[in-house]
Amino acid sequence: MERRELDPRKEKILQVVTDDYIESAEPVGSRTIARKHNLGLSPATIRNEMADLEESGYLKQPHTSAGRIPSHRGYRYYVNTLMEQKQLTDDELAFIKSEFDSKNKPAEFEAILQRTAKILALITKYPSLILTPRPQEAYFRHIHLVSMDANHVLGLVVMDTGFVENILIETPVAYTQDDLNRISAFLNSKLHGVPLMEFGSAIINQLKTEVRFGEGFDDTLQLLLTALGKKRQERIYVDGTINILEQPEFKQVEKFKLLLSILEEEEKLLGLMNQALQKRGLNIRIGDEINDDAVEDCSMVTATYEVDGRVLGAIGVLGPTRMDYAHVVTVVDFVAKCLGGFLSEK
Amino acid sequence: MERRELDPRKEKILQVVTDDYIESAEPVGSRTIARKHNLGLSPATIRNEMADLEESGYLKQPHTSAGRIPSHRGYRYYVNTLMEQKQLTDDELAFIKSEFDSKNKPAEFEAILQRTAKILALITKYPSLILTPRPQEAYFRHIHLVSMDANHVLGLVVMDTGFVENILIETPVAYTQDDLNRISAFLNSKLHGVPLMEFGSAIINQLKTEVRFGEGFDDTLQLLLTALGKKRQERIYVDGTINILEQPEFKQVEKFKLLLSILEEEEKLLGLMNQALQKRGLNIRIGDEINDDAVEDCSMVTATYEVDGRVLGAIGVLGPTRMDYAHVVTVVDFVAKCLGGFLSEK
DNA sequence: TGTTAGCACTCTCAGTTAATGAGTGCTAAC
DNA sequence: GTTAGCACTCATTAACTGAGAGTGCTAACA
Repeated sequence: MERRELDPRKEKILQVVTDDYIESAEPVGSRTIARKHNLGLSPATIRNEMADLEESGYLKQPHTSAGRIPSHRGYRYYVNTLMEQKQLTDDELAFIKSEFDSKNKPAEFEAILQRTAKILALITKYPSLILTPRPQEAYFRHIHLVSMDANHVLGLVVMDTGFVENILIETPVAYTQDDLNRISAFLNSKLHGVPLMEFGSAIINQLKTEVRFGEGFDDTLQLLLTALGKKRQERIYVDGTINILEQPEFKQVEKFKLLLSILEEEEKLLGLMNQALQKRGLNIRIGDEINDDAVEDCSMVTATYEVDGRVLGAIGVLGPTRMDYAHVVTVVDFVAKCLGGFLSEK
Repeated sequence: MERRELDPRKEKILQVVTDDYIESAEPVGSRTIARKHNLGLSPATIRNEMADLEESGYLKQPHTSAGRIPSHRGYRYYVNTLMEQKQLTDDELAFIKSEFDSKNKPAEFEAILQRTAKILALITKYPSLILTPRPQEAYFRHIHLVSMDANHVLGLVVMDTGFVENILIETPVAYTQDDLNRISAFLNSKLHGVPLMEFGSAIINQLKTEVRFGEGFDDTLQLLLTALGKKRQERIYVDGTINILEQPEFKQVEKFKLLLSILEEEEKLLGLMNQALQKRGLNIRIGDEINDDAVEDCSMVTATYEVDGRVLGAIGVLGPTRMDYAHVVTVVDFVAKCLGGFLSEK
């Protein structure tokens, strides 16, 4: 979108400043640029250009007599236009591939996601977040009711995504396992392929009219389906929190504390990651573009993961705005694809 | 055990030093003691006593010309003999009770434990740890096998603790749901009340000889039971990690990083909490008494939680050795009892 | 007109110094 | 056995310093 806003020389300087700052975490000055990169320009010229870039909002100065650092706008331009594609190293590639090798396949969804979080954190060196599939968007495939004791029934619901959900309910009346088998069979025939999102009173009322399994059945049905419909089993896996301590911007305890408190609050993280679902594929949010006041001077790189073309959840990393976007983008993108592929095999 | 090792005056001074240091995190000097507490002694006398206490290893000095702080031995003596029982405040009591009120009973085990972690962290202001019941020590109650597709079977295992375990296995042959029902019935009749710990080749071989459900059954059985037996579903819930930032001893980033890295590593935490199971009830470990080199200058206060007199798991907090033992002990003890009581109701 | 050299100025950072204050150990007197 | 007094130690803090990096501006240059 913001293409060719700047002339090539300004672009080059913005790029160099951003690259350098991402690497060093120090404001970069005109002299450094002139020395390190062979632009054929004197520091004075670079200074002039940088002054222009600052005026138009791409760079800023932490204080007079310090070098320049990119503003959010600068990062945005960098990410959109200037950033050079980075390849994964052979080691990284090999590592990721081996972790997603289908032969060591722990069939459990949770374990896979947790491991994905670890991989992502390990390679990017930033805290990583994995959003589980939203149960509301899954389709009902199968239910199995098991009698636990006089008035407890365990419902085992299998979604088309392979996710399995346990629901324990206290029934108003006692059921035999035979009763439950009949009820299960009934529900299976009626609900197959219904999105969990639609589990509400409408569907319950409809079912009620169709058949009755004796006294108290209505209530049981209600309990079961509302429990299932409401079940917020959407979760976030976090790993590599500790990585942010490596980032100089979090050396001040206060900054760090703020971020840690966010990373500990699942509610908040769900909000952050759900934003990632709004757009399919890769998503970069810089600074305020993350819609959350609590997260200051941070960026998120996320990507959705899909099975059979259907978006299930998202993975991503959270880091300072001074993030190694080129690297992170490549990694997040690739890992998301690997995860999707891995899940598809099931 | 270490009763009456010290004469009353020394005891009093050790107590005052410990109390003060726990409160202030500053080494406490003779003058402060003379001023704050009315011992009827001059600073000089107190100094002499403190010198004695240091010589016998109950106190130590961070450096010459600083006040004294308790050594591990000092803390131990304090905890065993000197510490005054602290009551929960009305607020705390009300809060805990309301959280464990059986009327808002989320039937799910995980949710309960996670909330317990939150409660504990909130009240103690230290990171809290909850160890889930060890599946190996549970008794098998019930299994339910569900056919997912041609060669995937979902096993639903219910333990006597109420814990439910999902196992997804890939079977070598295809089973109909009828097959699976027969197998389930067989297993249920044979395995009821068997501790999970005993699920090994012995039991499998025995079962194999008793009945055959066609080709490939042996392998299926093997897969199923080893998966169940091995399943390390023992987990740790952590909450309130951020609280350690309030402790001055973790102001140095390095110290903090070390502890955070431990709190992020579930493997390590399992080790720490499993130690707590070795002794029923309350357990205080100070410094090296925690059998782990990685945890430096920390203490743990843990308590097991029980249902029907059977130890299931443990809860606890991890903090600096300068921990408010009196308070923490009361809270941990009470919360563990509440948790046990709450679980018993199920 | 764009580029560059030069210069005065600003600001941070690391190191030094000195003052402060809390606390100790020791000795001698009570 | 207790205490007052005193010299000494050590950590912490504030103030000051110089070095270094960087800037903006001006004037000269191609």
